[in-house]
Amino acid sequence: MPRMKRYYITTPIYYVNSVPHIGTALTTIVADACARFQKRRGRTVYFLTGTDENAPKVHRVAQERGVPTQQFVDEMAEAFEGAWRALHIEYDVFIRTTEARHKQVVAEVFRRLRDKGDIYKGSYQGWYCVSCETFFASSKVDESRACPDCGKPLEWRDEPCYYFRLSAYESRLKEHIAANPHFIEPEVRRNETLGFIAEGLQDIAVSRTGTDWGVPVPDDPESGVVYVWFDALLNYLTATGWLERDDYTDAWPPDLQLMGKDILPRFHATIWPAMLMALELPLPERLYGHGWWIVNKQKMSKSLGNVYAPLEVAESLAQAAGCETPYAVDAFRYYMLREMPTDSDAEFSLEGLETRYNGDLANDLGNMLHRTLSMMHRYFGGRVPDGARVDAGLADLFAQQAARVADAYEAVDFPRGLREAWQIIGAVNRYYDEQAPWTLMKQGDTTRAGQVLYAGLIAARLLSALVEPAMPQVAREIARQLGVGEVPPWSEASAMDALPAGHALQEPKPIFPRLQAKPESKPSPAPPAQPTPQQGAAPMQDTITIDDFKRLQIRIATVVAAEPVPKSTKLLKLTLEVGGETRTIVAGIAEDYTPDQIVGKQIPVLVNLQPALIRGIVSEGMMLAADVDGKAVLLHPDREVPSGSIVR
RNA sequence: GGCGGCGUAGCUCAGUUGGUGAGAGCGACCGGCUCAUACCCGGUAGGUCGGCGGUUCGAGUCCGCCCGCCGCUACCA
Repeated sequence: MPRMKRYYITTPIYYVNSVPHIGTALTTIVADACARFQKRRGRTVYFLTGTDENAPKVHRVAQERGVPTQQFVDEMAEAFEGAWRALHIEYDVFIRTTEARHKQVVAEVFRRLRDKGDIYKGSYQGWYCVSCETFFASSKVDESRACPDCGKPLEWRDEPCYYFRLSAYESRLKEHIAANPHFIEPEVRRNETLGFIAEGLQDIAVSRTGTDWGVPVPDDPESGVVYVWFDALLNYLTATGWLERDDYTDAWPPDLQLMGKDILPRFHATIWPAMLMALELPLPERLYGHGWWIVNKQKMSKSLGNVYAPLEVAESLAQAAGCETPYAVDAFRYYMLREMPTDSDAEFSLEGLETRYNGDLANDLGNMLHRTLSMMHRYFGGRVPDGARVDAGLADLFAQQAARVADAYEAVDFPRGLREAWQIIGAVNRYYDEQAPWTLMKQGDTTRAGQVLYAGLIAARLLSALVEPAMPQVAREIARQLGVGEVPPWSEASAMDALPAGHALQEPKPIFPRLQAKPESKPSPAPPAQPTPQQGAAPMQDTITIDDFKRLQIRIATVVAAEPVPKSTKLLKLTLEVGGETRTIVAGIAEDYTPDQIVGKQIPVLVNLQPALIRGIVSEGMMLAADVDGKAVLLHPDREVPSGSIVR
């Protein structure tokens, strides 16, 4: 008898270079909510998350900190697991790419594809950036030999190298994406992927030399280790027990793979399915890439100091509101899901969290439960009265909303799903207002009052199930206060007669104490939830000798003219005066400075750089500027100096 | 520059295959209720649905152009 297919859901495995932040927390919380939703609906779920530990970068960071790499990754993996547990993430497997079974999978896949010719040995001649772990086609590199991405010097590599025949799968990928509209979601990402593939797929190098941290190329250790993305993507396969057991298909293929939008088009929607096609394995059902959090209109970045740690945010909310930590954590989860960025990016803010907390959780959900239970205790001694049933109109509404919530959750649209769930709360509040059970009691119509309040109880019970994917601990607390042992499964949640006469309710207790208005503390002493400062932005590189430095000729130049370079968006053509000589250089600062802003300024320029042709212009040197998250910030002498002054 | 997308009330956004007078939440103001965590309910807010033109009996909803913003991509020496 074939076992039932488990609903297999994954997050990416996270780089262990940094601890969890609201970005990785978003992916993981969304995955957890999807997993819990499927479980509530009665499916057997297999939920995978984990850590990516084989990257050379990880090895380097560990070395810089003077910690054995294995110890470093052990500690970081533990930090991730701890954070996820604290955020009520209920994963089934936590995979680490340093596990032996994963390395076996990587080696086996590599062998199989090599045997069938989808991985072939060629040679790599070209430029390689050690920092970015990326190869560059010679067409992208000019005489300066600097990395197109990070600007650091490239290394020339001429060595044997294995390639994956990605190009062979171009048309099949297109066909699959075209035939399966839900394969890549949301649609923006699908279009992006199609655009990416349409530009033509090149075979990709899947081995790397220069490091011994990672999975060695099987049977050919001279060729180094397997490319970290090739390695990392296979974690999804490893976790099913492929190679270890025949019935791994009870999990494979993944039903839903979640990730941030940055790693969807190129990796998960192109390389990954191509690898699976090569292995002749079924493809994932659905790939979903969510947007990013924006903080203060800017991307999160360590150097901007706007990186939030989820647990610190939740803990500070707990303290500010007097809310128990598990419920504050759930409130954080609620906020993540309610405001979840889908197509585009969305703003994350503590103010937004507080507004949601007070409005949706304290005033709506919490208060609705509390007022219902209070009246039940006051009027009925905390027991469900005889003969109570929900009015037909309301019962229909409850069932209809429950169905809408399910639709939205199924579509990974939690903002919509939660909005639909909250319709129930609004309906109950309006119903109370119209029916006024407190007046009915004064009039002696106990039966009718009981009827009205019963609807509130049923609504609260239903809501415990509807919010469970987002707020599991809160859901349990609602169920506890209602005196029902556990949160009802989805199929029973809409039962309108679930609470029999005589059923005993617990004492009401506010789950979300209202957050009091801040005591006009504008100059607030550094909010406790403010992110822990992380270590310096870019790690310092290897040392060089003073003689190395002396090879650079840097001089102060005066900008005498500046104009945009036609058909480019980032380039300015600068005319410089350097010690009586006039030079032209091209600088990639057009997004940060207008020509007006730079003319007349004095800037340091590397003058003995080999000239390069850029957009038809000969650039005779390189402007030096600070790089702040990709934005250029000009450097100027402390006071005006003679043009051509030497910098050393 | 190429491709994709967006631009709807102060703010955040919903708006299905084009069709009675354009919506929700938050904030603000006014009123009501009092069971409840000063909660909840109702009302008000006069938004050229980015601009111009077109298709149509009729367009926020389709087409073209323009402006602004975002993403991917190219260019960043």
